[in-house]
Amino acid sequence: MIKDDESLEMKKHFFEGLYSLDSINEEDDRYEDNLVSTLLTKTKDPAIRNPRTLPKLTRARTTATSAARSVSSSSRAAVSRTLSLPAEKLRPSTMPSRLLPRLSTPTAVASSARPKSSRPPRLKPSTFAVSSSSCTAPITTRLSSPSLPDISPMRTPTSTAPPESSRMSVVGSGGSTKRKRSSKAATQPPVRESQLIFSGLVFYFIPNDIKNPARKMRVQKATEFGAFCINEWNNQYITHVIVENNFKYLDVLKYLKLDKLPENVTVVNQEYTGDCLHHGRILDHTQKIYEIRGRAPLSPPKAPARPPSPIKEIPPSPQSLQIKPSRRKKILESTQTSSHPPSSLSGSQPFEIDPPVPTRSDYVASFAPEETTPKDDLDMMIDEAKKIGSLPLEDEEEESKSAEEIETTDGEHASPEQVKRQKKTKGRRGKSNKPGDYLGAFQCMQKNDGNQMEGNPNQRTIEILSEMQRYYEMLNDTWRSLGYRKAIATLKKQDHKIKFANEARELPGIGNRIALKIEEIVRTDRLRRLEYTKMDPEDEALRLFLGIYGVGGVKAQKWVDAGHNTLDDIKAHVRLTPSQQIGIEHYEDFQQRIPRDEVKQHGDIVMRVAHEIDAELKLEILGSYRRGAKDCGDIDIMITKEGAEAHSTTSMISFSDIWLATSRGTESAAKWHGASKVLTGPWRRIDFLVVPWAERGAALLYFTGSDIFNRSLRLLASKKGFRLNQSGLYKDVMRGRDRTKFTDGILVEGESEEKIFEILGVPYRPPEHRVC
DNA sequence: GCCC
DNA sequence: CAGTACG
DNA sequence: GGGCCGCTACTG
Repeated sequence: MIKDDESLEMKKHFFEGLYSLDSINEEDDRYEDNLVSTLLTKTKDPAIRNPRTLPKLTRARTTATSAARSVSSSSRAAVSRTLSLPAEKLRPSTMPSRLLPRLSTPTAVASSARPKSSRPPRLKPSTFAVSSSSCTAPITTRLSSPSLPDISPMRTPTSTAPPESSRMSVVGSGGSTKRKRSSKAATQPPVRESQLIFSGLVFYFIPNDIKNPARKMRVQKATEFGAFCINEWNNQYITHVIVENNFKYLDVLKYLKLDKLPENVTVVNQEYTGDCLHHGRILDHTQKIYEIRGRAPLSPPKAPARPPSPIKEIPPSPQSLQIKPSRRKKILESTQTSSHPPSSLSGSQPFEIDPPVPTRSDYVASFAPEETTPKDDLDMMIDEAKKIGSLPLEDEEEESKSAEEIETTDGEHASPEQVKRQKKTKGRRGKSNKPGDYLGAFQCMQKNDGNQMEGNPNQRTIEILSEMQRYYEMLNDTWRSLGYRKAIATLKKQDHKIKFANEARELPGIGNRIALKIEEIVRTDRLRRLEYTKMDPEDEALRLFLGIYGVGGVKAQKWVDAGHNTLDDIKAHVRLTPSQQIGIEHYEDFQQRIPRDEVKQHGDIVMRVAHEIDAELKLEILGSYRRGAKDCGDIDIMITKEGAEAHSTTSMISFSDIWLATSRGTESAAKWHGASKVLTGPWRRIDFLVVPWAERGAALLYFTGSDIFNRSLRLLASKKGFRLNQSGLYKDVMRGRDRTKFTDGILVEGESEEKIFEILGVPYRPPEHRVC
C-alpha cells in the first residue's frame, strides 16, 4: 500500500525524528532503496514534547531531578546543536523546529508528502516538525484516506445491546475471572420476556459441561433467553441438542451412547443458538449451516431412525468420554446456570461435568517415556530455586532436604497433588542437580536454545497451547494466560516431545490441567477445549480487535460491546489514537513474523544512519533477535553511547538530541515505538530504546528478554531483596514506610549484564538461553 | 493457568 | 489517572 | 487463598 516514494518520505521522517538528520536522504541515496520508517508512537520526554507538562512532571519527581531536568532541557538545544549532526548538514533553523515538531500539527506532514519525483534537497522545517511529531499522524494521514480521521465518536450501544449484554451478564455471574465481560454483563439489564425466544425449550449441550467459556456462554445465554439447559440426557424433555462443531454425528452418538438420536429432538451445531438470539427468533434448524458434520441432511426432524431403545436413561455417561469432574474446577467455575432447573433433573448443577479434555492418562503410566533426553530444568525453576537459597549450595541443600522430609514423612499422606509436586521437585532436582544446580540449569538453557533454533519437538503442542493462552488473554484473564505462557516457555525448552501427562506434570510451570491438555494434544493433535472457543462471533471480533496495535482488552471489549465486528466498523465509527490508526492500517503486516535477515536489514540501515550522525553511537539489535530467533515479532534496537551518563544529561542529549530526555537521576531512557519497512517489504514494528551508558547492562537484559525470563529474574531479584528494572539492579533501601522510597534503593549494578546475574546469584545465561 |  | 505496551 | 515484573515507559 505504501509506495516507494512514500517510503522514502517516511524514511526521512523517521530519521529526522530520531536523529534529526534531515539531510541524510538527500545526500545519501543509498538509503533510498533500503528502508523507510516512521515512528508511530513516538515519544519521549514529555517535557520536550510538550513543555507545558514539564512543571507537572518535575513536581512529581524529586527536586534534584527536576533541577537536573530543567538544566538538561535548557542546555538541550545548545547541545543538540553542537552535536548531533555534522554541522554542515544541520541547519540552524532545524533546531527549533525540531523541538516544536512534536507539538506541531501532523497535518502538515500529510501535505508535505510530495509527489515522488522531486525530492527537495532538504526538507523544509515544516516537514521536520511533522516528522517528528508525527510519526503517527503523517502515516496515518497518508495511508489512510484523508477522510478517515475522526469520524463520529463511538456510537453508543443501541437496541441490540440489551440482548447480548444480558447474555453476557449471565456468563459473568459465574465468572471465575474478572473478565470485563463479566462485570459489564453484570450491569446489564435483564432480558425482557418478549425476548425469551427459547422459552419452553430444553437444550442439551454436547459436550455437556460448561468448561469451555464459549460454550458456557452459550448455555447461559440460552438460559437467559428462556431455554432450559439440562445436563442429563432425557429425551423426554430435551427438545434440542446443541453440538459443538468439532463433534461429528457419530461422535454425538458415541457421546450419548446411543445408536440413533431420537426423532423428537432437534440436533444442531453450536451456531444455532447464537444465530437464533441474533435474529431474535427460533430459526429453521434444518438449514445446512446448522447441520452437524458427518450426518445425513438433517431433514426435518426425523431422518434418523429411532434409537434402539428409548435411550438408556441417564446414561451416567455423557462422560463416558472421559469427562471427568474436577471438583477444583467446579468450585471455581461452576456457574450454575441454575435458573430453571426442571424438576427431577438435577438442575441444581447443570453442567458440572467437566473437562471436556479427555485425558486418559491411565495408560500413560505404562509408557513412562523418559526416553530421550532428560528434560532440563527451567530457568524459572532455577530462579525459583535460587531465590530460595541465595547460594547455590545453600539452596540445593535446602531443597533436597525439604524434599526428603516430605517424602519420608508425610509423603504418603500427602494429597495426590502434593505427592506429585514432591515428585516433581525430586525429579527436577535429580536431573539438574547431580552435577550441581547451576550446571543443571545451564544445560537446561542450552537445550532450550537448541530447540528453539531448530524445530521444537513440541511445536504442535506449543501452537495449541498458545492458542489457549491467546484465548484467555482475549478474555482478559491475565493470570490464566500467564500460566499458559509459563507452561509454553517450559515446553519450549524441552528437547524431546512431551507425550504424557505424567511427564509433563513434572515440568515446572505445568500443572495437572495443562499436563492433561498436553497429552490430549499429542494423542489427538488438537484440543477440544480450544475448538470450543473458536466460534463465538463475539470472541472473533474481540480477537480481531486485540490484534490491533494499541488496542487492549478494555478497548476491544468496549468496541465489541458497542456492536462493532470488523476493522471497517472501527475505522468508520471509532476515534482512534494515532497508534491504533497505524495498527489498523498495518494490521496484516504487523501480524506477520519478521525473518531474521530482514531484522538485520532494518538494523543495518538504522545503524548506518545513526553513525552518520554520531559515529560513537552504539546500536544493537536486541529482542528475540539477540536471543537467536529465526524470526521475530518486531525489531528492537538499543542505542547508547559511551560516556553518555544518565546524569550528564548533556551527554545523553548529545547523542540523542530530541530523544531522551530524561529524568530521574540514575535512569534515563527513552523508548520509541514505531514502524519501518524495507522497500517492498511489509511494515514492521520497530522499537528503540535509548539508554545512558551506565545503564546499558540492565537495558540489555531488559530488551533482550524474553519477557518471561525478565519477569522471573525480576521476581527472583525481589525475593532476594533487590529490585531489577531496565535501569539497573537496586538493593532496597528502606522503602515502604512513609518516605516514598527515600532512595529507590541503591544502584548495585547497571552496566554489566553479567554482573547482574552474578549479584543475583544466577549463572550467566547467554541470550540464546533466555528463550523461555 | 501454576505455585506456594 | 487508566490503558497499553515493552522485554 | 493469594501472588504472579517493573516504584517500567508512554499516551491521552
